[in-house]
Amino acid sequence: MMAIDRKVKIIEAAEQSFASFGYKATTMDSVARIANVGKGTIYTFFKNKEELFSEIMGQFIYNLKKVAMGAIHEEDGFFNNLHGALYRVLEFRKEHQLTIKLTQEIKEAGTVQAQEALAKVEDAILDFLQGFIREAMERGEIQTCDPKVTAFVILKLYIALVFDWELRHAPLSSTEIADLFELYLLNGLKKNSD
Amino acid sequence: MMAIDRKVKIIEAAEQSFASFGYKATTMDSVARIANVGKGTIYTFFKNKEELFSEIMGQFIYNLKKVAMGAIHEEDGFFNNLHGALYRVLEFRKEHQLTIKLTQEIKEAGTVQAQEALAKVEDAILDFLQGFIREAMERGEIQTCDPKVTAFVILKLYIALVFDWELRHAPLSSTEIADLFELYLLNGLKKNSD
DNA sequence: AAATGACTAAATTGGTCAAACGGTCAGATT
DNA sequence: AATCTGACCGTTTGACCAATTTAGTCATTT
Repeated sequence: MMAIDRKVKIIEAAEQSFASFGYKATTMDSVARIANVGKGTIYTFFKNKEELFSEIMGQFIYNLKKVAMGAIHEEDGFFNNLHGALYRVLEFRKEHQLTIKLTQEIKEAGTVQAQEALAKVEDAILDFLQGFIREAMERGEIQTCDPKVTAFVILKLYIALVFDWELRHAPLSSTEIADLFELYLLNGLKKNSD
Repeated sequence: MMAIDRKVKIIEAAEQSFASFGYKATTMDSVARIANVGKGTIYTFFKNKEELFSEIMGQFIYNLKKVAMGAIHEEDGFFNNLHGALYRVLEFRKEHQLTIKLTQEIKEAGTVQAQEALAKVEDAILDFLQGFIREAMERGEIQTCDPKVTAFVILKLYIALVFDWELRHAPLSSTEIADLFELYLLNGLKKNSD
């Protein structure tokens, strides 16, 4: 009873602290203080700081998957679902400080734990995409292709259009991104024989 | 006479040093030593270290453009030329230590001058691509599209397939990259109505 | 039995100072 | 006289160390 309540409090405190200050700047002392528990209590639930962080990242990835799943509607086609799911996933990452802070920390301090954590997030997204592409292929909605490479290419292209483009130009709206995505990846640049 | 010879020697020494050690670790003393001139002599040709670096990068970009131009053959179509030119450009970057060392330096030390230099290289490539795309569009070889965004997308996709993919998977061969590029960007994933 | 916080070894920080740096210029070299 | 040079100058850098902070433990309290 009390034990579970404490664990939840610790997780909530860690979540808040990692999202606000990143991995390195989050201290076990401060997590204990925010959670209103003794520091030793944290170590009854988590082996060490890395495992506590791992728990928070695991929850984040779980929620990310839920968001992606929630954006998919059977009645919509491959492309609309793909765009919808990807856009929500990237929006979710934007809305929640956690990954933004970790990206910042990697740039500023090169924290290895933050790098590994974001790599896992990317892997989860790639994994989700891969399954989605395989299904579409089996339903005959898209051409035969290697789902792994395709997932990789789609994600890279999406990140390029959403984040990288923004670095040096005016941001593209959701509709613009969808249109560009449709043009480049779905229809292709080739002039249709007409 | 002698003056020009000295300038050439300085440029050669700087080229070698920037490519071997990066921007920060290249000292004006060592450039003078390698070039066999007094340090003061460098400052009769270049205002400061940044301008010397700028000269080297300018030459590099000039050679990059020449390589790209040389890969284009009127008789080939848009796609073959695009792939050929891009592949040679990226190969050229791989062969010459300069940009590799600068990329490394950005990651390890975050040197601003190296960042700006590589941004200029990317801009030069984008500029070249943009013109190439505009021509193909005017000849009716590809669909109407914004050449700027298209150049950006093509470069990002290429870098993703050539470099990023290699970070976590077995490298793709030139033919594989060409095939993937053709599939994703030229034909699109959409199943052709047949 | 569960929770705690004082404790310890290890890591990180901030301050210091000698060494190294970019850039100059009076004098040497041609 | 024109060109080239390296000793020199003020500034920046990074190795070093003491002081602080941190992750993780465990004897004690609740």
